[in-house]
This record gives sequence, C-alpha cells and structure tokens, in this order.
Amino acid sequence: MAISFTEENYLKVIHRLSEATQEDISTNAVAEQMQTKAASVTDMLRKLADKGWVNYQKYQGVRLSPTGEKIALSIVRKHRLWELFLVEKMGFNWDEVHDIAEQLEHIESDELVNKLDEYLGFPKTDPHGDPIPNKDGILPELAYSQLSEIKANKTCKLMGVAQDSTVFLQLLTKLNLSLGAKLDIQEINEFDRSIFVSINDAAPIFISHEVAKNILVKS
Amino acid sequence: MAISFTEENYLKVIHRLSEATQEDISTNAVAEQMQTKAASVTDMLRKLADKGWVNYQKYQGVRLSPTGEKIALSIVRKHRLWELFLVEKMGFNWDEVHDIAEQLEHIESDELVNKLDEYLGFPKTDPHGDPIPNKDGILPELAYSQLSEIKANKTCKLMGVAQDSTVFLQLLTKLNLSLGAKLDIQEINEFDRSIFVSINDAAPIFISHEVAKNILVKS
DNA sequence: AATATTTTTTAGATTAACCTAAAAATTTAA
DNA sequence: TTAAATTTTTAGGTTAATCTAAAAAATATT
Ligand SMILES: [Mn+2]
Ligand SMILES: [Mn+2]
Ligand SMILES: [Mn+2]
Ligand SMILES: [Mn+2]
Repeated sequence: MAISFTEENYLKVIHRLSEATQEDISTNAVAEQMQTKAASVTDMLRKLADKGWVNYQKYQGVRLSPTGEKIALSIVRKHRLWELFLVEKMGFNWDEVHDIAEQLEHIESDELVNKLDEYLGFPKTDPHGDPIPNKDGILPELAYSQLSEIKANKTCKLMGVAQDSTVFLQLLTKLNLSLGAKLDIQEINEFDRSIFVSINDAAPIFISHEVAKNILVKS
Repeated sequence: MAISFTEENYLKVIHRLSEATQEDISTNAVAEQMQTKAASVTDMLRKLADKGWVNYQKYQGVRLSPTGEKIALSIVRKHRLWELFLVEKMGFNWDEVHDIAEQLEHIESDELVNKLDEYLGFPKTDPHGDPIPNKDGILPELAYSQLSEIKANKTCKLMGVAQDSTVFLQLLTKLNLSLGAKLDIQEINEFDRSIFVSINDAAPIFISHEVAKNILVKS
C-alpha cells in the first residue's frame, strides 16, 4: 500500500513518543510533535487506522500496530544511516545533519539502504549515539543513563544525546563535549541541580540540569 | 519562493524538451513527458508563469525564464551527481540508478550537493555520459554524435546514451556495450538502417537503427 | 453530584495537483 | 477560404492534507 511522506512522519512521531511510555499516545502529543493542530491529527489517525498501521479508538489515544512499527523502524534506520553517512563520508558536523536526514529518510529503495549500511560498515549507532535498527528492524538495546542521574564523584563516558537539535548540539560542541568524552562529576549543586564536571580531565565547568538530562552516558 | 517536487519535475521536463529545439514547448509535449493530461499541464504552466519560472502565453507554448533555467539545471546537477554516486560508491549498475536519482534530485541542501561533487572528484559526466552542470550551473558542452549518423568503415568510441531507461541500458549491457567501448562500423544495411558493428574488436553483430539513435559516440 | 476545564472530535473550508468533458483557438486540408 | 482535424484551454469535480470554529466527551474541581 502506498505511503506518503506525511504518513511516514506521523508513524515516526508515534514511534518516538511510544519509546518513552507504555501508555497510548494522545492526539495532543502527536499534534505538538508534528507541529500541527489536533483536528488534523484526528483526521490522520483515522486514516492510519484504516490502513492498518495504528490501533486507534476515538478519545483513547493511539499505538502503532506491528506493521506500523515495522514501517517506523525502517524510517528510523534510514534517518540514522544517512546521518552517519553525512558525518563520516561527507564531512558534516553532528549538528548539521538532522534536517538533511529528515529529507533523505523518505527515499525509497531497500537496496540503497542496505548498500549504504554495508558502505558504512554495518554501524551500530548514529552520530548522536542513537542505535541503528538492522535490516530486520531489530534495534540493538543500548542501556545508557542520563548524565543528570549520575551521582557525584563518579566517572562516566558520553555515549549519546537525547536530542538532535542544532542549538543543543552546538552548545555541546562549545563545551568540548562529543561522543566518547570522559566525564568526572565533581559536584552536584542542590540549588539548581547543575553539575560541576571535568571533561576529558580539563578544568571542571558547570553544566545545567537541562543539558545534563539530554546527555546519555555509560558508567 | 517555495517549490514543490511537482513543480521541479515540470521545470526539468521543460528543460529537457528545450535542449532538443529552439521552439517553444507545446502543452502536449509537456503532458506526454509528465505522463499527465494536457489540462493539468495548462494549470501548472499558468502557476509556473505566475512564479516567474517560465514565459507562457496561452496557445503559444512555454519556455524557461532565466530563473527557471537555473532551477532546472540545479536539479539536473543533483540527478547526475547522485547517479554517479550510486554507481561509483554504492556499487549499482548504470541501469539501476535513474529511478533512485529521480527521488534524490529533490533533496534540498546546496552544501550537500557541493560536498557530494567534491567527494566524487568534481566529475564532468554521469554514468550515462551526460554532462554534469557545475556549481554555477554551467554545462560542459560535449559534442557527440548519434551512432546512427556515423558512416560505414569508421571507428568511434561510445561516450554516452540518449536515454536512461532500464530496458535500454540492460540491452546495451547484454550487447557488451558500455561507456568507452570501441566501435568499428562494418556496414550499414539500407533496408532497415541496421548497423553491423564490431564492439571492442569482437566478432561483429547487428544493432538496430532505433538502438543506434540512442548511442552517442565520438569519432 | 454538579460544574468547570481540558481534550478530542466533527463540521465546514481551503489549497495543490490532478481528472473528464466540453468549448475555444489554432492548424491543416479540401 | 471555408471546413475538418487537432491542440489547447476552460469548467467543474476529486483527493490528500491542512485549517478554524463549534460540539461532544473526558477529566478535574468544587
Ligand atoms: Mn536526527
Ligand atoms: Mn541522530
Ligand atoms: Mn537519469
Ligand atoms: Mn544519467
């Protein structure tokens, strides 16, 4: 069954929201992510349900069906492979690739995706540390913690970010934070939950709780 | 001004048709190339004229404006660079890349296109021998002849094809014809204008006039 | 339990791109 | 130079995706 870019984007958004919770996803939550109105979402959810890609009953929220999940994962796979391609092969910075990958993720060719995968050496993660689903849609489970959850005096390693936005990634770059950075937490300030941390053994600096929540680390 | 995929495809088609003639392009010619109806073309031509991308007066046919020409060339540039990328870097055959490039040509990022160009070593031609417009939209002029125009007992070299269709390219591959092949024309048959030709010094074979018209050669 | 608030859906329009059928203009042929 | 054939445009609809405003349902508060 033919699928439009818009439908693909809805499935991707429902997928992303579903990763954070077991509950059904609300119309409003989808509307916010899609940057559209709740009324438009209602229309689309009915359509997606008709096509068998979501389970939806009015006023009850929405979930992906197994088919919908498969489609969503294939889009995520393409997005992340293209992002890595742009960084590894085309020399972009990690803060420049998300918007281009938003376009490339809709290119339709299984053969191309699999060749791209091979060309990149069957990578496990994208430039932001996010796991890349394999050919069969299986996501390598990476158990990372938010930097904001780590206790004082612990050491950890930056493994990923919870956000791809340019402003956030550029801030990290400014702070000399990139994938693989070693983080020594000196102190956590009770007042604003900001963290005093040494990056790659440099002189320690302050990082806000808001930023720390979006940094994923491995102990 | 925002441009849709459909509008881009119309400009590309008008550009292609304009390469073959000085005359204004007819509504019907555009309709045939776009695989749509003349009535739809009329609608779109008025819209493209409003946007300043074509010069169009009803019943008089259409031509690209300078701006329209620039847009068309940038799409052709992207199409051909992506085709080369698919062949050179991803290991596709020359008969497999056109349809994927039809999608990739609409990806919007000047930076990406220029990096792709650099990554491929600023190539002059695509996998079918078609010239690639440079950053400034300048097309290297390649003066090739159709194989059907070459006289008997002449030798020439296959430099390009006038068609990207899978069926045609697969036929050439079957005939052991690819870019750079050496062609010795033994004889031209008056009856059907078929050509008896030796490819890379192998035993000569017959090639139809229809095929020969779509093969571009240099003496 | 009744009322107020919030969320979600329905109703009715709009826009881009397309369609068919009919009318108008242009071109070709008698 | 009229008539016939062809090409092109107009008229009137359709579909996908969106919107605003209003109605309905669900949830929260008194
Ligand atoms: Mn991204
Ligand atoms: Mn990413
Ligand atoms: Mn092509
Ligand atoms: Mn080509």
